[in-house]
Amino acid sequence: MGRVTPQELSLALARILTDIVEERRSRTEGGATGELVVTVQDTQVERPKNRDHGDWSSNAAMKFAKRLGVPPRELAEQIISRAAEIDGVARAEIAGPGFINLTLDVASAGETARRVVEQGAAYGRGDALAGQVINMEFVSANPTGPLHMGHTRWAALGDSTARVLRAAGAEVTSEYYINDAGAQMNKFGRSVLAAALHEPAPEDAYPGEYIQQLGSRVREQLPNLAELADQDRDAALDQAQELAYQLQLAEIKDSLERFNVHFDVFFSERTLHAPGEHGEPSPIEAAIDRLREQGHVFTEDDAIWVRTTDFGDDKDRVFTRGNGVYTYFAADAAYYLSKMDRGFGEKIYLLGADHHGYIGRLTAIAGAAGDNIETDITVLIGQLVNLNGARLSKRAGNIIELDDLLEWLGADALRYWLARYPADSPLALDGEQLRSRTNDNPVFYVQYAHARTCAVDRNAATAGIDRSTFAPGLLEHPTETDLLGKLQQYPGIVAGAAELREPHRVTRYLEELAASFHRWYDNCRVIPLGEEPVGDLHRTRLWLNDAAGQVLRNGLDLIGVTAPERL
RNA sequence: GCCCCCGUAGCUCAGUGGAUAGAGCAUCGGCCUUCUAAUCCGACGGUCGCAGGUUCGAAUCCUGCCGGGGGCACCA
Repeated sequence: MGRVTPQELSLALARILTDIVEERRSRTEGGATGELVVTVQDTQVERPKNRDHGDWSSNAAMKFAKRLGVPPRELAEQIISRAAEIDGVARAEIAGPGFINLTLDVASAGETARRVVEQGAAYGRGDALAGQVINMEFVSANPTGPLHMGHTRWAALGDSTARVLRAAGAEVTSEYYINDAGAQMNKFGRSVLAAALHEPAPEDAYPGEYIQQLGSRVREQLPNLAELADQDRDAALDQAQELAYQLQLAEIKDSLERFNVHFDVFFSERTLHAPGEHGEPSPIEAAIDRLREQGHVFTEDDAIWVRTTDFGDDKDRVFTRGNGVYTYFAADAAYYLSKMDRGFGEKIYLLGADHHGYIGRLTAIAGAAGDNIETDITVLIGQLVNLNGARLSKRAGNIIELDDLLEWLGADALRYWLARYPADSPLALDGEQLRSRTNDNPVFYVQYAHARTCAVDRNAATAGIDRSTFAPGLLEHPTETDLLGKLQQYPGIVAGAAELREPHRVTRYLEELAASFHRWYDNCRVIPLGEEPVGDLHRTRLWLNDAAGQVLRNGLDLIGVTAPERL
């Protein structure tokens, strides 16, 4: 019996097409087909929208017709005569301008249910990105205040993307860059110190009540602060600033934890400025030296420059200001080199649209450092989020805090909604919709489908239905064929989402899967009615129910959303 | 002025060059003594911003224009 997945169908079609190409080549002695190579990519099958077009469909004949010099329908004819022989394929037909439509035999399709159950949490995981060592940097918000709405989209998207990449076999380190050096930190320190000492806020102080709260905590934990400030203002500032920073960073980590967002590494900018233990140059100095050796650094107007224009940037950038202080960009460059030195191939940056001016210079640093700017660096730019109907936070100075959003909407609804759209698509949060427990709210729709699979499982146990038999040939109801097809698609969805760095594909898929499940549930009973005896069909359907629940769970996990057993 | 993103149903948005462009919401209408009706079924709804081009085939790729958003620091 065939266990036919879309991947296996693509492979089989690729073999058939290769044979046809070979045969033509030997007949025409090379010629036009000389360079022609068929890959699995060329023979991808897709799930047709229209059921009359079979279970799986390929446009390979149309793609290759011109290159082979054969009319598309004629080539399709040659392909289907052999495709009908693929184990598990019941019918192969030509349609329209040259589509190849394949219909699986019922039992082969039904085998999917058992395969999913057997593979469990591993179903859908693959090796499309095996061997890739990826650094994924996102959020990286200044530790001078709470996370707010501007950070939430990148937190959700970045974490989900990392999970999807891992599911496709990549080795991913997710990383948060802490801007804990520089003027913003000093401003933050002065703001908190003033609050702690009950002094009026400095003119350029950070707004928001959280500064006052930090000030109170600093005052409690540093009882001698006022005394110290009288004797040595700078020392007091240092202590207050450092403590406030640690408190704030801990708060940020807590918020991320509640949002189910995990970072492998929190990377401190300070470590880039610090010289070595025995007076070695700091990583920034070392980085500038390395780039100078590569011939990309020059001095002009008392400043050190890097010639990013050699790598497509629209202007050269400075590493030091006139006063000798390193720019933020110098640290960025050193940070990039650190990522290289730590063995990462592709470095992914997830930035807001307000940072799109950074693409040119980041890419240029990659090039200057000797990386391949096509493959070793990816800068994903996301559009900002609008919010309807939220209250602004007084605590954080009229911005909306992540913690408030979590309390208001819950982590699941927020994560799901933010992961549901491509990064470059504008997105609005609608509080009313996200709080609703109906079809308007896609996360509930999907979670409900999962809870239903659990309810069926519980009821089946009560009714004495076990998994002692599995008869896939019985899964022939149209809603069963449809649901099985959805389950077969899942590994391809994960691989595609990973390759394109688009986790929203998973959420869209989950909604389709949930819809297929709900329709099946409505049409096909697992638990017999009345006095009807339990049969193989009921037991086999229980496997299918399990399989649907498993894939819903696997998919929700990639988005970082829980899969409750009851709602 | 230059650069990036967006423009698809009344609304919010999917759509990796393929078949009659989809989903949810909204509106209207159906199905509950049966595994959870938080589900399901049906109807209504389109100049895919506009105009050219490439292609057997374009919402998708290219060019120009229109409209909306963002960015163009020896700031962090």
